[in-house]
Amino acid sequence: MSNRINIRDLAKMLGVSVSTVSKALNDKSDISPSLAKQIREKAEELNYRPNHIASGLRNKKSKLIALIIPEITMYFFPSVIKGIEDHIKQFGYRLMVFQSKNDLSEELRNIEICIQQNVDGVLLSITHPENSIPHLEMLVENDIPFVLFDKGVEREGFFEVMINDYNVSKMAANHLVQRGCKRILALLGNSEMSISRKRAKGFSEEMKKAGFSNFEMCFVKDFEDGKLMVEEEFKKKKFDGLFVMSDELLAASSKFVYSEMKNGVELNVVAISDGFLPHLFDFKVDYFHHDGFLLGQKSAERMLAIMNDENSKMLPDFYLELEVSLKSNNG
Amino acid sequence: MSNRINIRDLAKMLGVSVSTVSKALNDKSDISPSLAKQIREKAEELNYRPNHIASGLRNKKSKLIALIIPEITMYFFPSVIKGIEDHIKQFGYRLMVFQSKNDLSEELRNIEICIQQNVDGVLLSITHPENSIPHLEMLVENDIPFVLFDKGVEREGFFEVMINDYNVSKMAANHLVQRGCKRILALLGNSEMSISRKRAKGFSEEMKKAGFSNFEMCFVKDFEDGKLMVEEEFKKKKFDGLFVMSDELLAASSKFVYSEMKNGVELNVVAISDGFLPHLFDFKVDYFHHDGFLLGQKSAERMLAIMNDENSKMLPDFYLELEVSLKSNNG
DNA sequence: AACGTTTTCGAAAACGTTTTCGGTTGATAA
DNA sequence: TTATCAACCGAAAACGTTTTCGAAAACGTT
Repeated sequence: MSNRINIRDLAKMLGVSVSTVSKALNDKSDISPSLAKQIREKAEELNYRPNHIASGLRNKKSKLIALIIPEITMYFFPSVIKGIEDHIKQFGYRLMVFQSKNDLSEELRNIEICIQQNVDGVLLSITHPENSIPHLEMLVENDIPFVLFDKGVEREGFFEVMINDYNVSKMAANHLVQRGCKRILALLGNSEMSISRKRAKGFSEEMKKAGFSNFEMCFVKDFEDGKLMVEEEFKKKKFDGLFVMSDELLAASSKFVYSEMKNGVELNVVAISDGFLPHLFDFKVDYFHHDGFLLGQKSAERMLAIMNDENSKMLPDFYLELEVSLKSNNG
Repeated sequence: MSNRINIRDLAKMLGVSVSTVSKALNDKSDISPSLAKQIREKAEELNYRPNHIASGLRNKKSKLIALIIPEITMYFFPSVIKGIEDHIKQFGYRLMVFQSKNDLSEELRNIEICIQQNVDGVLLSITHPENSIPHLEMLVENDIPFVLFDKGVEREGFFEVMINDYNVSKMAANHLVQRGCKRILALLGNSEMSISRKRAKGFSEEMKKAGFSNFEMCFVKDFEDGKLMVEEEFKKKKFDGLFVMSDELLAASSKFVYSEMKNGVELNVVAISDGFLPHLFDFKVDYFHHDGFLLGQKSAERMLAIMNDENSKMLPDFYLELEVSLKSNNG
């Protein structure tokens, strides 16, 4: 089977030329309304489906958007992807997903695939900002627009969509101080990631500004490391305030928080979170809502804007800052 | 910029024909080793990257695999996607992701996009088995191989990869009985989904077989509905055993389980789970490990096997059953 | 030297579109 | 009647590959 019908078949059947069919199907003004109607009806009747690969080759547009992320974890990325796919679909774009596993060569490979695949744009979340610059320059050399989301780079001229890591961490620090905590632990992600450093910076600077010195900052490599470190830190000192910079770290510390609670410890927990995980826990979590869906949607929106503005330098700004608000699981 | 070099440019520079370059780059035996080497070196030097769209048009292979799922939730799907992407990447395939939002017309639309995009294969998880059959037949008409994963259809001749829902539910039922439960509640997903019905069937049949009649089965529409229903059911009767058929329902019932525990209630919880969520909870959860990563990987593996076997009817079987094992979070 | 065989290469068609450009038609105005 | 001008349609090139087929060259055998 698979008698996939093409534009030439249609033309032959209707006794017109392929160009006429093409124009009719694409609503070009060139074709008389009555003939155009005939052609469209025949196409509908025979279940004609245009071949995206062929049209992509012809007009150098693939209608593909690539998403490159370190890893598809259960934290955060599901809602980001949902936001992206939701948005771009409206405009006829499709989504390709790549994981680079915190591996630079894998990241490079993914970008090369994107180039070969002629994607129209790339949405990127990278973990090694400095080392990734060459990869990004490959994209600009190939005229492929991209936006960095969630995690940025310290460099002008790249489009970025993210929260203000620095400010949000300050707010978190301030929040714990306001709640009367005396001994505070901040749990931060891998110190090689600039996002961790930015959040650490905001946190510690706010602490100093508040004249608060009784706090520790702890960078952890991953989930498992986080689990261990919380416990170790608490062995050294009994904290009454905990800041975790992500859902993953919130999850990592949860087991320990439960055990502390059983020992009657009062612990103030504040997180930066997508907003769902906190509701699974049986202890109170205040969190700054870092909305993954919104992030995905806004990043996609920005992406399409860049792609459509021939001269994207005309766009309002390179950096789009997402708002965050303080919420609570009311645990 | 964007002086993307193509095979014709290479040919011109080297003073050979495009066919020669093409063959050299694809290791055809047609070209003398020395010339082939020259060509490859020049290609490398000038950073030549083959255009996938063009080659896709020529040989009618897109090297794209599509994944169509109801919705990218934090439960289960992240690990499934990871498993798929991990596997297909090794063989040069790329992944496109579509959500159909439990909407049949959206599902149809996604399938049409796949056809237009000439994807080489489709991985599908569908919620409305009966109503989806026409969509699936569209795929067979267009000669696009597909495999159904996680959720199947009651029909012969489609490739499926999943766990044995019926048996696993029986095991879950048996488990609760063995643990000495006297009043058992089973929380099941949307009753329109055949997966819910299959799991319900296994559960209730095993109950009857064990001569156990003091149990309720409760189908819930979604997460929020699940939260409400658990509470309502417990108002009617004090259960001491709870079966939840998915991570989502486990999450939905968690809040209530905590509150029961505080009232001193002893509750045996058994779930079908991807294996991570249980470890976030502070109560004991036994679970039958439904490994999402493995599911994704095996589905992808099967997909590639079908695509490569010209005559896929030669494959060992249509139905691939994944093993599950009983584990516990040791809460 | 003549012939057969193998190796190596290139011309051209093909994949299914879109778009440019020119030609034909019919109507309108002079 | 003729010139003008839209409106409408088609031929052909182009996008960047791969593959088929035939030609030419190189080699070996008598």
